[in-house]
Amino acid sequence: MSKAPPPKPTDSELEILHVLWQHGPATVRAINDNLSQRRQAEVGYTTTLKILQLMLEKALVRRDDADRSHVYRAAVREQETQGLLLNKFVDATFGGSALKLVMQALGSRQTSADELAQIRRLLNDIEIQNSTATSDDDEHA
Amino acid sequence: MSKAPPPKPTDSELEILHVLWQHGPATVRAINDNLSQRRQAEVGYTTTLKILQLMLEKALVRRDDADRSHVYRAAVREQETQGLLLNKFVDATFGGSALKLVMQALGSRQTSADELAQIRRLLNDIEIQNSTATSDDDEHA
DNA sequence: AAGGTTATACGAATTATTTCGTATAATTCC
DNA sequence: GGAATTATACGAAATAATTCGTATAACCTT
Repeated sequence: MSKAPPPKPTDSELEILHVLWQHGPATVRAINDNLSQRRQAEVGYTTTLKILQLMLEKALVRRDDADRSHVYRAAVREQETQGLLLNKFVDATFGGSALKLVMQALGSRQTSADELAQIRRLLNDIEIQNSTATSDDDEHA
Repeated sequence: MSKAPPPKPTDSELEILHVLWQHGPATVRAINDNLSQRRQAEVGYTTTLKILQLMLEKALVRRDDADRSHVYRAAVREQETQGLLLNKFVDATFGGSALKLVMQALGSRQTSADELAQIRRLLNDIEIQNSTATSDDDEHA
């Protein structure tokens, strides 16, 4: 038996993770203040606390309870979490086709020339990787 | 007051919409069979029925109840619904940045050369549209 | 026409998420 | 030291989503 991977965060949990990813470890108070700012309405302090406690059980965050005010920090990485959520979303919404997703994302949203250029660069990188990988299947460490 | 737009479908509702988009109007029985196939376990008939009834209230589907076996059909378009879901997802997960989403989608998933080529074509199309649009802001009907 | 089959409607249990109130303990400030 | 403040823990309500059982009506088969 290995440790179960952390589950998919809910919307509220994801919002809190954004705060932690952006600001680093923080107290409930700090997180709650931050949350209240970026929302329309105030968030109850105990609401934030409760969600953090649930996130702790789910191993989405860790906490340092040495001091009276506990300090929480993200226990999952931003990229990995986004990747996990993206996979589920692509499966559920686009039948698993990342292509359809990208087409929809680029097609229906406004995309700046700068962003387009960045994507183009990424495409180049990927194709280079692909060509070097296919000519020699076996990559050492 | 105008008619409220249909709300964001839930996961189960989206699954049913996929069936309807793919196969066209169908009875509860047909939808349920289809659903049961693509899942691990069987789905209870009344479960599917119940969800369809809720979807009807939410105006996600319409139904023809002329015959004893009612026939349901999607009341929302595939592209629009995917776009709606995508917007929410991008906001919640990537802070509104479609670029980050695309980078993540292309970076972390396996993407075939064929798909990459299609995306490249799409980028070209978009840039052409952008250049013709920016030179003359005002587009007649 | 009677009995089996198939349909819809509806109520209700289950689970998850979000929210907050209240109790209680620790800390800080005169 | 005692009062006010600030912290955590915990219970529980409200809402939503999913699931299915049961009642009842319509239909078909013989």
